[in-house]
Amino acid sequence: MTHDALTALASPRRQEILRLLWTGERAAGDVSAAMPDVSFAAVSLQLKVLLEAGLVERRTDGQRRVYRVRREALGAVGSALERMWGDALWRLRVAAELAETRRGPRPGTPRRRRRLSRRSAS
Amino acid sequence: MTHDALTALASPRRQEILRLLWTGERAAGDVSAAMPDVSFAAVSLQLKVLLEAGLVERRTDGQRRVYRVRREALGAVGSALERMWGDALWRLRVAAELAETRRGPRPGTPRRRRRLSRRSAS
DNA sequence: CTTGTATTTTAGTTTAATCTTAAATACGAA
DNA sequence: TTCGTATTTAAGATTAAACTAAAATACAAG
Repeated sequence: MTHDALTALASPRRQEILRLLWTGERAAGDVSAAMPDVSFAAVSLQLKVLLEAGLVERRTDGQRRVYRVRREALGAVGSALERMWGDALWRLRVAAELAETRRGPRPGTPRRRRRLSRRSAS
Repeated sequence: MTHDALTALASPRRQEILRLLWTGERAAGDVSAAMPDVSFAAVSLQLKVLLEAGLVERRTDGQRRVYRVRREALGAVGSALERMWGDALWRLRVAAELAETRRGPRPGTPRRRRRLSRRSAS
C-alpha cells in the first residue's frame, strides 16, 4: 500500500469505480455505462489514475480495455473493502447497476449521455 | 472505517497532519509549527475535517487543543499506515520536523509565517 | 484502405477544496 | 477586567481536481 495508492483510493468517484470492478473485471465502457452522470472520458481518466497508482491493471481484449482490481496491492485495506463490498447485498446492487445499463438500445448506440445534473449516486 | 473517514484521507495535507500526529498527540500549534508553508488557520481547518471524519480526537489542556489519532477508527487502513509511518525512520523524521520548529524564537512569538512558495514538503 | 466501435488524450472550463487575512472565541494570569 | 497566548471561525481569493467536448489512437472487419 503505497502513498499514491492511498490517495487514489480516497476519492469517492474512484471508490465508485473500484466498487464496480470489485466483483469482477469489466471493460471501460461497461464501467462508464454504469455511471450515467459522468462522461466516458471522465471515467477513462479516473481509471488511468487508478492504474498509475497500481490499484487496477489493464488487459486488452480485441478493441476493449478490460480493467481488474489488483487486490494484492490493497493489502489489509483490501480485506476491509471486501467486508464492505464483498457481501451478497453489494454484489446484487452492482450487478443491477451494470445490468440496468444493458437494457437500453443495445448494439452500436454511441452511448448518449444523460442530461448531467447534480451528483447523487454513491 | 466509514466511508467519510476513507475520503478524509484523500488530501495529502491531511495525510501529512496525520503523520505528524502518528507518533503521539500534539497541540494544534505544534502541528502548525511543523508545517511552515501553510497558515495556522489552514491547519486548524484540516484538523476540523479530520475530527469530523472521526480520524482524530481533541482534548483541551489549558489554552491548548491537543489532537490524537483515533487508530481504532482507521481499521485496516490503520495497519497500512502503521507499516508506512510506524517504522523507526519515519519516527525519527517526524521528531526532527517537530524539533526543528522549536529551535526558533521560543515564547510569545506570534508565529511569523514563511513567504509561501510552491508546495514541497511531504 | 475505409468504416465502425472502443477507448484515450488534449485543451479548456467548471466545480470543489484549500488557503489567506482578519476578526472572534477560549482560557489563564495579572 | 484587561492582557496575552492559543486556537477557531468567517469571508473571500487561489489552486487543484474533476469534468466536458472534440480530436486522436487502436483494433477489427469488410
